[in-house]
Amino acid sequence: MPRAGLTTERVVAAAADLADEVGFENVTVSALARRFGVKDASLYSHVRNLGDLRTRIAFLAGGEMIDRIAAAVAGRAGKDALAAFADAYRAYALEHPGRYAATQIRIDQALVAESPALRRTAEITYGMLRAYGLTEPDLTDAVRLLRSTFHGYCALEATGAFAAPRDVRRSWDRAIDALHVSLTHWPPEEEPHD
Amino acid sequence: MPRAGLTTERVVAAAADLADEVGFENVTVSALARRFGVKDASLYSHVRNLGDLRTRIAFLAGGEMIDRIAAAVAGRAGKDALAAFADAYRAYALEHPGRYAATQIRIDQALVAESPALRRTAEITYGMLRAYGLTEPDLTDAVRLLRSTFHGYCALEATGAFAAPRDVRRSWDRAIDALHVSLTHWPPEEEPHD
DNA sequence: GGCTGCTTCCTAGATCTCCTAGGTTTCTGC
DNA sequence: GCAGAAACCTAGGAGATCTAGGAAGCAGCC
Repeated sequence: MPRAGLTTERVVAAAADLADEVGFENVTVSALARRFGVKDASLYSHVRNLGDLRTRIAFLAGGEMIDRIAAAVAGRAGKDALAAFADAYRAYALEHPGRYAATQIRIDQALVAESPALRRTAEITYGMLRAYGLTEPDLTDAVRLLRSTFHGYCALEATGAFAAPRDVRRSWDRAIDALHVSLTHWPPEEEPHD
Repeated sequence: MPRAGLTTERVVAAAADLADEVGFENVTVSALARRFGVKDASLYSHVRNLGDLRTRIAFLAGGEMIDRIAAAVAGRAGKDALAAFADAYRAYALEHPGRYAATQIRIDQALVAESPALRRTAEITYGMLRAYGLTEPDLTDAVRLLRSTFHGYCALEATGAFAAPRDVRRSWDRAIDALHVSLTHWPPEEEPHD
């Protein structure tokens, strides 16, 4: 019998495709084995367990995503860069819902710290904000605001939470406009009252 | 042997508590039955299946959440109302992570339409924005922006995605400030270019 | 070619999950 | 005190994760 030629990389890539097709939470070792025409026990030579498989999908997706964002942002600054970042972010989330969902799982902080992709993501995000002239801690606050809005919008859109008869793409553009306004008129921090 | 006294309501309430303790995705019919000291098959008299149980948790949580938000917003307007809404939203999400996660599942649109809690949520959200003087379609765009930011922030915070050494509560307050700025300087819609 | 050894893949099985079908037992209302 | 309606049970199928240990394909080396 010829072998399927499994490797960790190929298994994870197939798992990511599977996630996009059936949803991240429906990625199962058995289904993945079926896809390769192999018994499920065979996959445990390449992946420690289901949790390991999931985090590997997450890192794969995180790398792919930041590559696309970086390419979109390159050579732009200010609102131009913001819009390019945002559009690349949302495009990836819509094209690869399963992969995108993987990027939202809780991951061991030690693994995160030594991930080149996540470091690169932070660099590019902070770099994109440079034109707005913010300094710490405003910079971190602004990054958190952007991440929240981007992720929240994509998550809600993906679950069909935007039911109103208004084009979802238009609302997205307006959200970017609004964020740009916030960043250019970044409010000074008030002393915490009472 | 005395009976456990199960009803659909009690089952769902216990499931919601379980979700807050072990995470929404770890809510299982078996674990719930164990909690009641009952065989898992017994629960299927009160709940159709796991999916039904999950959506019931979602509606329970959605109702609780909007009640707390409504109480917080009552009698306030403008930025005051915005901050009260946001803080009540985040407080609920942090206190009840399992319940909150339930509110984010995909739910049949027909069920959503006839849900009083969700209708109330829409009313209160749109009402809170009244002071900003927006009209459609800007109003819907603004609501989508707020929902996205609130949900995204809580989701990212819950998964430990905010690792930087900056107080998470402070960043939240700044995000609200920034949203207020956006709403008061809501940008006019540009004609879609090219 | 043939041998050695690593890697790949398998069989077998324990344990957990969801869910159905149909039977008993407890409680409630008359 | 006795129907009838719940509540709860046993039994069992299907499918999931994961382990332990065995067999079979594919290198490189003589």
